[in-house]
Amino acid sequence: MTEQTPAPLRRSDTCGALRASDIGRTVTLMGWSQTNRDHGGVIFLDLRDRSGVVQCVFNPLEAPAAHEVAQRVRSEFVIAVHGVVQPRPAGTVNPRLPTGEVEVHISRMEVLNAAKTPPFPINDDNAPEVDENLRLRYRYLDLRNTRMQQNLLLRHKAAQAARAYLDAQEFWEVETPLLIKSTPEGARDFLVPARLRAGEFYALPQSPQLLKQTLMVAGVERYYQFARCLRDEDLRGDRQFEFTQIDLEMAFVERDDVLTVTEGIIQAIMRVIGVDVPTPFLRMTFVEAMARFGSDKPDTRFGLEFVDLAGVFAATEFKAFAAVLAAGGQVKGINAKGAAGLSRRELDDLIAYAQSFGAKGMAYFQVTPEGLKSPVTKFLSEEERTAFATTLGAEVGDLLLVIADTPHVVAQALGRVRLHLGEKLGLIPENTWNFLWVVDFPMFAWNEETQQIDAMHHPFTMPKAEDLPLLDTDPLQVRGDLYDLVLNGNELVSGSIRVHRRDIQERVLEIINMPLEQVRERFGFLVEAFEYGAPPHGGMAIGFDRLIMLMAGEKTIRDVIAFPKTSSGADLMMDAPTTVDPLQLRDLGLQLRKRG
RNA sequence: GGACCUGUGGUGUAGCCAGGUUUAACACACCGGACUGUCACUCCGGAGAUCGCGGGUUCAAAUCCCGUCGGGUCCGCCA
Repeated sequence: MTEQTPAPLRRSDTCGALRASDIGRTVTLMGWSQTNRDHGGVIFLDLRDRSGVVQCVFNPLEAPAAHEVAQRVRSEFVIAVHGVVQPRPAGTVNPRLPTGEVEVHISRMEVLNAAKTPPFPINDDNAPEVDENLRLRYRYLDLRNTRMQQNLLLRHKAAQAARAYLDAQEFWEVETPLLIKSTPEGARDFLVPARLRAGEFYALPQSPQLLKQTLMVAGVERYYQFARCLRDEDLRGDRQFEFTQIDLEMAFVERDDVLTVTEGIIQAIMRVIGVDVPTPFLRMTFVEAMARFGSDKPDTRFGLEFVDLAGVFAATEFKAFAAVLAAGGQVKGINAKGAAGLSRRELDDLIAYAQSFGAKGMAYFQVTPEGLKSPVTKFLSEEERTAFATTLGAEVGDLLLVIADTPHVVAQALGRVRLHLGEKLGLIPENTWNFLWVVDFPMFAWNEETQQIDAMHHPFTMPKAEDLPLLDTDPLQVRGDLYDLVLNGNELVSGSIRVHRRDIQERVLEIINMPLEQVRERFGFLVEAFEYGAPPHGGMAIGFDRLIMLMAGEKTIRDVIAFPKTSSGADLMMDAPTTVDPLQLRDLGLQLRKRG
């Protein structure tokens, strides 16, 4: 051959960046062929890379060789093109495309790699939604989709923003091990057999909690980490086995120092999507959140707040209410403004919904021009009806819902009914970012199952100073120096100030009935570390996947994780988990047995 | 562990509840042909599914029943 091989093409530009200002430039682009419109003569090919799409034009008269190649190009072929950016002829500008004012007239083209026909359309806005199994099986194709690429980009930008902020605040990013020690409390651990010590196991961290506290003793003072956390619990739309937290701990601080830093991080991250959230965030105590919304993570984007009706029905003859109040329970209601028109069927569904959360029943009252309409009105006196309607601010057209039960059931059932109605009645505004600190959680909770007191957060939480005397008299009343950050009803952040005083720590462990030996066995290293000069410290962790999910407007964290698992814990692309070679098991000193 | 929903060509659906005129329909994608300005290109033609799997009922099953597997949502669980 005497013919000279032309110099290989080298990428000069990205597709999505080309604008009218580039007209006249000769460019070389590389990417994936998205659509190929062959008009017999001229061929239009939409070329896509991660920056966007640009229209390439192949004219058989201008460049017959390139046109010849373009005829054979199919969806998702990887190609390189070389040509001149030109203005589109009048009337053919595409305003829906950022690059729609220009097109590239191709003089030379190469197929870098052919592709099989994809099992689903990659970037067709008009195509119906693709089955998620299929997307997960071919995740590398799914991730080519603009939406998914935007999610990955957003996640990257958010991580960068957080890191920049934390660096400016003089935090050190420190990595902690993935193979650590198993601790039975909390979530179920993922276990890893220790080959060098048959019969023993490592655990994958549920969070770096103990290690970051140790780093405080080590004098790191300000630590953070994008920490992978692993919990072997059932998955949900917002829960994967493995997830990412922005984990942080600070020495020589009080609660408000941690809250302020957290607000700064969140603010920096939210700016990535152009949202400037005002700080400081609103704060609400746990007690108030439970009283007003029946939840420790209230969605404050809409009303339907709880109203306590104990006073109204203090002397009622209505047995269902009277009995509950006599037993120390609560009667609480919400006013669903303008919802009196719900059908009988809808009301029944609502009651069934409340019952699925433990309520024995739910009374409803439609406010009509003739007064309250309800199956139970007849059990209430005239005065009670008036006081009830007034207390709830009832107006004609409203629907009043009342649950009488234990405080726990009222909160749970009425709280869920509130959320359900908020959605059903369209009360939830879009593009609203209600960040809310919920503070002063109880330190302990009564565990019905074990009939003893448990730590609500973890046993290294500091009780609030003013509640210290209660440790000896009424531990269940003790509030911890605990805080959660809630965004639109989602728990995003959880943290606490930790105990650094030995006397308090011992008392706390005593209350949750954890004998010293057990403490030594499980967290001995931390307890020991604390004996060598632990600074006062506290911290928190941000649920990064959830935050990105909410920022991206996605319904599941699977859509902001590159390679997520299905809700039954399977990786459909890799086909994990699988059985392993018996030799691997033998190395680990493990033997499988039938599940009994 | 429990409840509910779901599975039909490569993809998304219809058909299922009232079993048989269905040779399982439609759209997109795919393959071939035509077409020089489209961008959901258009037009013509073609190929492609024994209906998740197994069993049962019936003269006859995508359709009814039982079991099973995969997927989703929720409850339990997630300090």
